Amino acid sequence: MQDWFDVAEKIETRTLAAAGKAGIDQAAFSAEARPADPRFGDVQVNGALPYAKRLKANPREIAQKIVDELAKDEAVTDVAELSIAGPGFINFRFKPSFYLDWLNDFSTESVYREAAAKLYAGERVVVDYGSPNTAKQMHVGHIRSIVIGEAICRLLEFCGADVTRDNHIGDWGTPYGKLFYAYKRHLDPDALKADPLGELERLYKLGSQLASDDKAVLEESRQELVQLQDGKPESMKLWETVNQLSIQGLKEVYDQLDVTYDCYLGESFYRDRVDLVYKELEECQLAEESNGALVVFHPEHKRYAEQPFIIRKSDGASNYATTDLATMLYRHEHFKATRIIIVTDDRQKDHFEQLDLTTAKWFEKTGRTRPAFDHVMFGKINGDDGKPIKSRSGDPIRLKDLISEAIERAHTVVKEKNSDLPEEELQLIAETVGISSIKYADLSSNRTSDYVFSWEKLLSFEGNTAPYLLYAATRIQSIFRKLDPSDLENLEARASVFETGEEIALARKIVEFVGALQITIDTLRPHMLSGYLYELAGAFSGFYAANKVIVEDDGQKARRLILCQRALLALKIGLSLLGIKTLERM
RNA sequence: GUCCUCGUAGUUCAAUGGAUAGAGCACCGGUUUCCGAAACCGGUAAUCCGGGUUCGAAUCCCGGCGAGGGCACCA
Repeated sequence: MQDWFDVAEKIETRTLAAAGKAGIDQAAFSAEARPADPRFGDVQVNGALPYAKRLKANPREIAQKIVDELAKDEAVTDVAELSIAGPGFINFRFKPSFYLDWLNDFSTESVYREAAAKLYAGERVVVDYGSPNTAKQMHVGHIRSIVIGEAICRLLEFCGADVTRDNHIGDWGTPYGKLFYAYKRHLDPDALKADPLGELERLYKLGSQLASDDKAVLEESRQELVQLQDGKPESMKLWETVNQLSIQGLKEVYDQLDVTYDCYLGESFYRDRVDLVYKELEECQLAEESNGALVVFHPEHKRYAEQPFIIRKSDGASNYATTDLATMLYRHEHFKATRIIIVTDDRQKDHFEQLDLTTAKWFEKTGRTRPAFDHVMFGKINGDDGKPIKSRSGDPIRLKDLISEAIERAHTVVKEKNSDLPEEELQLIAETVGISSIKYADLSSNRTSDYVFSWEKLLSFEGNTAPYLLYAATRIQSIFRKLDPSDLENLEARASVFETGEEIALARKIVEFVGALQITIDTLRPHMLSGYLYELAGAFSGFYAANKVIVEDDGQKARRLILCQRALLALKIGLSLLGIKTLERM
């Protein structure tokens, strides 16, 4: 049974074998299995159609030959009914006993984990996400990278990859001159202690203001920057302080979002590694002088033949292309990454395409193995007016304010629905519901699209929302609270086979977890998993409304309890992969 | 100008080239002596336009129209 974890893969192997026995050229036949329309079956294979087309044969006859062979394969006939429909679709409909066997085998998180861990075993992935600037508060624009990046890390880890979470913070560069100028003259130590990022941000804004009002201040700020870039001990010490306070402030928000990084290797970390980039790219003859800058063109590319990748500015300074190249090298050499994933907004698409092209040529010419590279990009979060959301004052909404508001709103909603909860528990529930709702709103939208942010929608208990999923989980747990311990003994032995449409629909949906996981990780699109979880919760709710669980008939009760347990298991695993905690009650 | 990401019910979102395009909200109707009705069941309603490829197109290609974004030293 273990090899049925991924039912699509299993069916593909068996179908391909059957096709071979039926005299079909296996190389020309696609046995790709996909979820079928429930009216026709559970899994379908369409390969007979294109195959027949190429041979100018009748697709139904081809399908029939394959089905005739499959019908001799007990591994298949023991678990599924076969049929041919329409122009030549081969449909597999699993027997209710198959679902029961599957659910009995895949009954705990560790069994799921063990089965899934084969998918990416041996992969070493560095995921670069979050990446805010230091000395500034994070705002709503940072949330997608954090939330999507974290989900991708969890998914990859679950599938067996060795993941390094790297926060590539913007901790170096021109803003520091103005910040240091203001820091030395206008620091409020109490405010710094209470809210480091808030105070640093205030100082930076103040410094900018003063510098634009007064040329003397501007000049002093420049001197501050020069001293920092020259590595003057006093400047470096102040920089260290600012950096450390910044990371401390960032971590407060990451803690709330349940995100922990392995390292914070920001731009400053690479500042001594850029000279090697210039040197190697020039030696490889990839980089050339243009208008005083050092740039890379890609003559074979329709756009980057003309649009330069600037790796050294005409004033001799590095920019983010340089540090990103140095970062690619470091991740290859130090982390031995087989894959690098960078999660940023879609405006940086060109930059990362150029980075990837340049790295490919650079590594090839220097005999290095290039890690696979993915730029996981995402769209904007808009307000009701279709424009990027802003606070009433027109400034970006601070991330910590967004989180606080989510918790407050969740508190109100949960209290309204369940007034019996003690205040202390209510507060904890509100935190989980509020934060989950924000995260889930993001993860349930296709990342490449913009989406409209709506408090009403994301905190609703209806539709594809965190509260709906969390509610489904709490209802299941509520059933278990009502049972005697003896009700849960030897469930597998007591259970009778599924009968009702709702039972089978729910069982089928649970088994689909694997396919949902697969497509989510293949495409790095968490909304695929979220869509699945919504369907799973819906299948449970439909089952729950129509089939009483705690009934007299012991076989019926046992099989329904199995469904409840495994539905909860799949929900919990799926939500945790998205970075969302479940609740006992709400 | 050029390139990119998009364009799906009134609205907010789905749909790995597969069968009758699927949900939430809104609107209309139904379900509770019974495990949490924060729920469930049913109904009305959509692929921007025009070509093409394909056995099969919301999806791929070409041309329009519309929105947002990138395109020489910000990241």
